[in-house]
Amino acid sequence: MKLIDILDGTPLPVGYRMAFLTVFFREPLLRRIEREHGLVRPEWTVLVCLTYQDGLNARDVCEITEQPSNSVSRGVASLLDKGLVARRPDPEDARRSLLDITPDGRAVYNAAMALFVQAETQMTACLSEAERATLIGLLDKLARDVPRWKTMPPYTEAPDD
Amino acid sequence: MKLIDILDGTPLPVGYRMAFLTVFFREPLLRRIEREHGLVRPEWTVLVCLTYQDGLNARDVCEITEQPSNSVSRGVASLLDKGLVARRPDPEDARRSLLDITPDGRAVYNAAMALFVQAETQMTACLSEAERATLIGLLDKLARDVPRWKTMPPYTEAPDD
DNA sequence: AATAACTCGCTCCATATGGAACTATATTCT
DNA sequence: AGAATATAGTTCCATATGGAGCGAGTTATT
Repeated sequence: MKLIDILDGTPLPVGYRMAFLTVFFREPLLRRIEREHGLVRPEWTVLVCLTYQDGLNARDVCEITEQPSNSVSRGVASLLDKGLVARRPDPEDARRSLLDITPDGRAVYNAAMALFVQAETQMTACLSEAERATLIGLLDKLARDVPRWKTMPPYTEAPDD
Repeated sequence: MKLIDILDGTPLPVGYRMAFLTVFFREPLLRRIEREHGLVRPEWTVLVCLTYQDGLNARDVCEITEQPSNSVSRGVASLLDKGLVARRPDPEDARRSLLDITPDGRAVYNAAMALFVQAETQMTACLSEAERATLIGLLDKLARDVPRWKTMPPYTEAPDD
């Protein structure tokens, strides 16, 4: 018996299936990227943000990813150490540092991201083009609605027991 | 700027959205369940399996969930400690122990699962009934196909650098 | 039946992660 | 201006997690 069998009768038809897929999609690749590129998760997180937009500071990365500041700090520190990002002072605020991805950083990002893209192609190979588009549309609808439910029960209610 | 903005231009339209949703759906609830019921993740994993089928042994739980045996061992140990599961020897093999969920265990499982169900209702509230059904169908198709790609590139390829 | 090979489940250890406190800088208030 | 408050980013510490290896028990081989 496998997890997939439990999915059949689950009271969480959407949540369980998404969690199941996410775990099997992401974890093995993050481990491989760590093995082959020496990038651990917090580093990957920072690289993703800086690839999207250069010149962010650590706080920005925290807010974008909702990661604790110590994780981001560690990620930035090791990326600096490896020369995958560069740091410069923020002229407007001496507490902050602006981060830029370096060419080496981009190269590593591209190599790692290529694995994810290949994996996504594999994962969605069982869908038709139309089905894939439908899926993306529905997931996007759900994702954009996250801010609504993030501050509603059961995420906020905390009975005092 | 938030993570959701990055989703727009991502080269992983399915994977990123699913990971994003999974993280915001699951993590806060697992933390709340830990706070309110004292159940940590490995314990929850074991309870889910035993609720699905009683009388499993620790190895079964490992195989179902693809968790390492030490995590399951820890989960079982603390559940036993709390009286949420019971252990009896397997008459056919003295190395194994059969695990059963206790009434207390069921009660805790039900209370925690109710939170997840409530959360899933919230999460899918932005979809019509038809959309929800379509989404479940597509996710199910993907989930059942996991065994195919789990042993294909990029999950198996390991260039020797 | 004796030995080898295997399996169950546990403990040990190294690493990953989040919370809290801390330092340095900025901002606000009087 | 000076004091109080807030923020950026780091370090410290406690806990969570996975890998490796171990001891007890089982199966296979001769």
